[in-house]
Amino acid sequence: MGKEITIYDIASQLQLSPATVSRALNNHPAINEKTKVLINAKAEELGYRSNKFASNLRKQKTNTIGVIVPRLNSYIMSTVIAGMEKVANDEGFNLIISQSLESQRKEIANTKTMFNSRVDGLLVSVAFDTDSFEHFQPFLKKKIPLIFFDRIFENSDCPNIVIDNAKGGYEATKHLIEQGFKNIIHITGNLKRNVYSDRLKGYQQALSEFEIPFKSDNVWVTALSLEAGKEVAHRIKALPIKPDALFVSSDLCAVSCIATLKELNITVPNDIAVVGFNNDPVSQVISPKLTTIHYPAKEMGEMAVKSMINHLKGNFNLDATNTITLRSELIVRESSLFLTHS
Amino acid sequence: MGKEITIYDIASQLQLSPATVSRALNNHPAINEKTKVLINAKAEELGYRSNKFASNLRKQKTNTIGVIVPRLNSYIMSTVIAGMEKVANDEGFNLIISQSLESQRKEIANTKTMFNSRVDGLLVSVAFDTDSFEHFQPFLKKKIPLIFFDRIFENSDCPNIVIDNAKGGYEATKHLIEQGFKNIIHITGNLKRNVYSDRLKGYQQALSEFEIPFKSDNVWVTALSLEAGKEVAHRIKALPIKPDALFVSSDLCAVSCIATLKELNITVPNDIAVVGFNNDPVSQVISPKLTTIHYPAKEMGEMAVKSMINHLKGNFNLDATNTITLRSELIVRESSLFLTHS
DNA sequence: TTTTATTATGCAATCGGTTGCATTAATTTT
DNA sequence: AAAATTAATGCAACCGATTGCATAATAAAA
Repeated sequence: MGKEITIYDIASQLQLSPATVSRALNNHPAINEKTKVLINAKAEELGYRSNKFASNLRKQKTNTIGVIVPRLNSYIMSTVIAGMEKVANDEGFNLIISQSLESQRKEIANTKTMFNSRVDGLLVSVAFDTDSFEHFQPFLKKKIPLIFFDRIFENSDCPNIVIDNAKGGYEATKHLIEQGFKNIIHITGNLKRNVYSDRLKGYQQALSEFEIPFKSDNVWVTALSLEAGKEVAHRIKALPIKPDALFVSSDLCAVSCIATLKELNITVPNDIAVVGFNNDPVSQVISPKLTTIHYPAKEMGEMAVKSMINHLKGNFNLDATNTITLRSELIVRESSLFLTHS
Repeated sequence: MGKEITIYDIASQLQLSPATVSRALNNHPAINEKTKVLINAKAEELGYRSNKFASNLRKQKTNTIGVIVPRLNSYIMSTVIAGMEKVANDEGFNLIISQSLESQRKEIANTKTMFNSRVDGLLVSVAFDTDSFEHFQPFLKKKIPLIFFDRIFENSDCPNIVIDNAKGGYEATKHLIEQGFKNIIHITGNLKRNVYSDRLKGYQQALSEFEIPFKSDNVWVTALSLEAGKEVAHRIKALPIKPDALFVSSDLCAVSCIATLKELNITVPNDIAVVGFNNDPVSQVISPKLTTIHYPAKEMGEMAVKSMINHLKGNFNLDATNTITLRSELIVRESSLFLTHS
């Protein structure tokens, strides 16, 4: 037991050289078909498995893609990762996944680890407070491809994979306005991040289109967490003039806010309408069901890894592509409908 | 540029042998302290990074732990993975993560990939329909440590990391009974899996303790999905004699069921009380807030990787340990409270 | 039949650390 | 001062696959 089979074992048993065996196993065109069949059969028979370390050492490739995300345990990110895993697995690539926990410090540490692990490429969704590009420079210097997804680093010259956040923000807001709501508060996250600043732009555009004046007091920057949702509700309760609608950049936060509003005797959508973002499963199981923007998380993960692998294999050059935008769409449910009070 | 620094570069610059450099960088006791300092300084100066492939090739170790889970994008699993990632990262181990998507076929494919990737150890939570242990045998044969967590493989002789599911089921049920409910339906998943069969045992034990007869018709096996929750609600609506309480083995399913019941004019907890399982964030944001069993997912992930690494480092022998049980606890919220009808 | 392609295979160096077994230098013991 | 320890470093083989450059064998062209 235990003894690992190598190409040398196969070679000596078949009276061939290890070079031929190696080429045969890699389907090299210079090897005779019959020889290939012979070698593959013997490899199968002996239970041969290629030693990736020897191979990687020689080829100076790791077949590994690094992934850095703010956190793994959010609906969106775990779904993105699920999509990534699927494609990577099918293509024979490994993923090294790490989380920045929304801190630039941790993100920097993660990039170092990735760099030392010699990933062939790196996929990143940046943390809330990342404002330096410094820690990504080593990758560019070494020509290690770097793709940002979801939370991208603007003006970085790196390819990006995103949804059209401005469009999402615009549609959510427009929908609320069309339902008759005018005093719409936008609950969002750190505006350093494109996902939030772009949605804000969409929000502003919709307001402007309907000639509703934009008030900066109506944009509340929060952590978009469960707790943030509660706080928002209490803050609304305390307002002398209440908004008639909320556009919240995260379903979980929106839902938590709705629940707390209910406790405070403010009902949705009667008193305040709400639109979320992401189409988290939670949006379907609360009452009222939450109107939201569908986020193609799985597709984004698949696309990110596919693009990276294609680039690594030289199928197409990423440098030409700057941004890939995936389709997202408004899903209207109950939480944003104008109800005539009977 | 791009030229990678090796121990040979360091060695020649310092007029030392590569062997000494290697030992110094690994803090080998036979190397003089001053020499170590010198070598480390030079390594730092040149931007040296160790080549893991050369090292792994020689050491016949991969520093990689494989993880197979049913799916990545569930609250529990993404949280388990988050915990695993944290510990692995801190300890300098890599994780290769793959999902079986609840299918034994895919799980078998995953184990093969893991085997060929030569993971040093494997952590598994098995799929719904896995009933063969066959695909894990190669690991045992090669003495590659194998640990099951959450959904374990009973009678496998492998170490397991679990919560006390029977206790969870018992406490959930007992709580309902103590609230005055007697006709309690248990919504669960595939009973092949310990997590569900053990919770059922707990349910039965509580009933028996309070001398409530157990009816097998009151155990409904479902996929525990959002859709399953809806179906359960409709099925309950159609029942001539309705249950007064539900114990559902997943919060998301419970919540979806509650939402659908509401649509069908059955209110929780007034008409039917509900207890879930997992303490998914969703349980706090719905109305009524869901009583549930807290599942220490992050701790489970941390524990699994810690145990694996300790074993690999020889710190302690896993074979001695059979099962590690983590603490879980009942969290009482509104959905299970008996309300006097005013 | 000789020369030239073409095809198939082998040789041997290489990737970069690691480690058993010397060897040398420094220190202690007798 | 000679012998025996101890400490510090070096030599060289090794891990297993890959690949540029022969070389041999066969087929095609002259």
